[in-house]
Parts: sequence; structure tokens; C-alpha cells
Amino acid sequence: MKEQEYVLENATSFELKDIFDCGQCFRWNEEPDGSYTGVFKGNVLNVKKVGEDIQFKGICDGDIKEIVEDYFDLSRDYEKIKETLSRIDENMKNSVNYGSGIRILNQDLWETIISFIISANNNIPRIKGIIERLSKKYGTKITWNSQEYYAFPSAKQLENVTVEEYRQLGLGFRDIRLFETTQMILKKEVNLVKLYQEKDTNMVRDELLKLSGVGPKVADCILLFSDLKRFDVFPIDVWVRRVMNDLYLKEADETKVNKKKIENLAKEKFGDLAGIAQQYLFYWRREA
DNA sequence: ACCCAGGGTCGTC
DNA sequence: GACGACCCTGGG
Repeated sequence: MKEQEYVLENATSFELKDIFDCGQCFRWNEEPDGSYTGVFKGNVLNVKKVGEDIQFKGICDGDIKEIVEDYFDLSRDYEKIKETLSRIDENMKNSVNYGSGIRILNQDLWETIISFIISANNNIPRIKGIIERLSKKYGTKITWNSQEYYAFPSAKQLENVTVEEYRQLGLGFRDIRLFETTQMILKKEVNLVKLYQEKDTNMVRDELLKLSGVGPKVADCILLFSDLKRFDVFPIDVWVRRVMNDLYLKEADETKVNKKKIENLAKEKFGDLAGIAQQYLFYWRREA
């Protein structure tokens, strides 16, 4: 663990605000100078955009270049993805244009599972607060630039945490779900390592659905936003339901729109790119 | 003061 | 399959 730097020159499809505010992650915060600092996979990193260059610096558990290339999904051709999606229709063209700097991060699977269990029927400021308190109380401290950061706690670090302690942290009714899921993972009732080896996305989803607090929406978010990295999913939340109804289905009462109908439409329109399409649409509808 | 919604899931009917 | 309950917080 030592301080390192890396510069990605002439970056395309890489806007800090789009990446960190599009709803996929909860631990990146904007600094006064417009850069962002975050904690992930035991690293603390500051990311700054200067012209078309992206400057990374921080303390990393490994080689910074490799860590950045993996986490920021640098090997994927987002320009091509955007081109494909833009050709679908005018709506997609607009949403892709709005969130043109989005990249889907390769986040730690365990952290993503817990984070999205916490996200259920919750709002983003509160989700961030809960995760921060959880990390501060049970995670490993990392000091950088004389500031203290806390890594997301491992399953092992949460092994003996009680439901009551979770409740005190402000988890609300999700306390029991966090407790049960942690125990299931520690006992390998759901084996996270094996999830990476399974090719069929539906098989992986079925495994994730065994976890307490993981329903269809959360499972799809885990599949898309973690380093499982499946793009052939389409997480449907209130915002996506809204935007899909406004653009395509046009039913009077959006809350009564059939989920299966949305799923089928997404599959038909976006195919293997449904996940990333969802993210452009979500970000566009929520922010614009 | 009061009500409502927020990246849903779960148990019950 | 539909329905209500669920903790907590910020905004109207």
C-alpha cells in the first residue's frame, strides 16, 4: 500500500459526474476542485479530469494502472455501444447523449450485494450515509493525505455484528436482511466464487435470489454493477418504469405497468445491451 | 404539523 | 399474483 499515480490520456466516454452520479455506486464524493475521491476494493483514489486526460492518484492495494483499468472498465468500447444504442430510436439517442460519459464500474461483488440490499425502498443520501457509517464502524482504516478513510467491511468483519447493532446504525427494516445474507455468504450457502464460473445469467440470478433482501431488482443491479458484469439484465425500479412507460408503453397509471411487459420490450429493443441502456435511461429520466 | 416518496422485498392471503 | 407493512429521512 503506497501512493501511486496514473494518467489516462485522451480518454473517451469518461465523465466523472456521469460515472459517479448515475446511481451505480455510493462511495464517491466530489471535492471542492471538481475531482472525486472514493474507496473501493481496499484502495483510496482521487480522480480528476484535466482537458481530455484523467488523472488518478491514491494509495492502492496493487498496481494502480491495473486497478484503474479493471475498475473503470477501460477495455470496453463504450463509443461503439453508444453508437449501437443511438441507432435504435430518437429516445435512446437523447438519453445516450445526455449520459455520454457513463462507464459501468467493476465493483466488488460482496460490497455490491450489501449496498443494494440497503438501497431497497430507500433514497440515495440515506443509502450513502448508512454505507459510510457501516464502513467507519467495521471496515479497515486507511489513512491518506492525513485523512481517514474506511474500506467497506468484509463478510468476516461483519460476522459477529448483531441485528440490533445494524438497527442502531440506521439500517431500519433491512437489519435482519443484512444479518442473514452475511451469515449465508460466510457459510457458503451461496458461494460467491462459484458465481463467476457460471455462464448463464439466469442461473447466477437464481443464486443471488436465495439471499435475504435480494429480489429481482436488487439481483439485476448486482449482476450489472458488480464485477460479475452482466449486461443482459434490465433492473426495473420506479424511475425505469416511469421512463419506459413515458416513452413506449404510455399507460395512464404508470404504477400498474406490467413488469414482464417492460422486460420483454427491453430484451427486444436492446438485447445484450439492455443493462447499459437501462443506465442511460435511468440517469436521463432522473436528472434531466 | 402532516404527508409523501425514496433505485423493493417479504409474508400473507 | 395482488396487497400491505416495513425503518428512517428529507422535502413539500
